[in-house]
Amino acid sequence: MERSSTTPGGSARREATRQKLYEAAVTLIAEQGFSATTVDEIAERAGVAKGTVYYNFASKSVLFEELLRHGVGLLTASLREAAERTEREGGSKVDALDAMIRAGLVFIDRYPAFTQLYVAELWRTNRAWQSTLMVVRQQAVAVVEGVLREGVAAGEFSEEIDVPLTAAALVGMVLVAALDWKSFQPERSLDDVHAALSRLLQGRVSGRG
Amino acid sequence: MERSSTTPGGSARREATRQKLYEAAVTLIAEQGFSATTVDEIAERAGVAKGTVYYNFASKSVLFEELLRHGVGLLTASLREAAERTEREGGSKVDALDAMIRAGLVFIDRYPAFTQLYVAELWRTNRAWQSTLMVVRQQAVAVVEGVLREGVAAGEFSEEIDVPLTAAALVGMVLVAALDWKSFQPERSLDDVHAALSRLLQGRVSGRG
DNA sequence: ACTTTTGCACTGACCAGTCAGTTCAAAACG
DNA sequence: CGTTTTGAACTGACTGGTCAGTGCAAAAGT
Repeated sequence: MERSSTTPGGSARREATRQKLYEAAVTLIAEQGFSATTVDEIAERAGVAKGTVYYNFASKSVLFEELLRHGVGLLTASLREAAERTEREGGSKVDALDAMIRAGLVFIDRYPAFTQLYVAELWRTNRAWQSTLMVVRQQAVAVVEGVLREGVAAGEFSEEIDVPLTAAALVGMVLVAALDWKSFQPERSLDDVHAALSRLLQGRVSGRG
Repeated sequence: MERSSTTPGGSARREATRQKLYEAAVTLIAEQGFSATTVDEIAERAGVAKGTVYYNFASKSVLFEELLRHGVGLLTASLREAAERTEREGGSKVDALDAMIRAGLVFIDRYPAFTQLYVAELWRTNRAWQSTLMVVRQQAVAVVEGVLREGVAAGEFSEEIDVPLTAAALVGMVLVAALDWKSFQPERSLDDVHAALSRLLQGRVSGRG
């Protein structure tokens, strides 16, 4: 019997197969795009028969949607964890933002292909998985917005900041800097990149500092 | 005789047709991606026969590559103009960055579809137009890097900033904030968005200011 | 026993690119 | 003038290939 998407009760074997398919799909789709990637390619790279893909996922699009949910789930959890850890350690809200920047970089360092694919799809319209994407995007951005709002409430940030826009800008800053890092100067260390972004966040660009 | 790509000596009629094809292609590809967009669709939206596409462009990929060059050319010119205008008016380097942020926003406001498509393709590997994209990207980023370097030389920016990374981060900030603006809160004014980004650039996030 | 995977042949839709033929404005001609 | 010719620009039916998705019997795994 065919089982639907978010099934925790899948056998270990089945879960392993799905994982292999995710990994194969993510790199191929990141490189080539969704439409240019064939199901045969995905199956081959995963070392699995084509029929297995269809035994595990209703269609190519569904495989992709679940991949999106899976990946953004990891990211959101990681961001939230960073914010909460800072909280526990008594850090300020700027510290929390900084910790989230690092968490974002670590994520992109670990899953560059997923990030790539996510960015490529995020602002598209008229696609099957559009609604999935919106939901999932909101989960991630909401974590950043939450910290900004708490910072404003605590008087640490100006009341005049535009929370959604600032959140988007921060996300963009990390996203683009990290993708450039991975694509064009992969030899740099994560700490280097983090330092540059930290500086920008804290307005330590101007001045001789 | 068939004429090649960057031909200034094209007839007015031909140039008009190519323009229509660019406009049709840019929105369709932004919405659906390159592979999911068919040449028939492009031709239909441009109000032209399929053969005409192939009379004007060697292939679907070539059409897309020239579209990329065309669009990034516009952006680069606009950024450079903003930087030079600030220079002439005796503004500081921060002013120049700010003017470029605005120029970027104006561009994205006018050509949201192009921006979308550009972002979706920028970090892909193994694609036909990869090299075109690199060249064209470098042109645009170089303008920002130039201003940053001049700012460092003039002692206005810290010598410790990482020019390429900071440039990428700034571009990302504008890109993502603007795409979010257009996609999710299109009713906001450009000035609003500009103000939020300006604030972030000048480190006026912290504090009650 | 039953779930999952395999292998592979098959179908039908879809699509990039081709090419023989049409259109028409402007040049050449009488 | 009016007529004929030229060729760039355009057209759209057609072709050859590709690919998502199916079907199913046998094997492997738990």
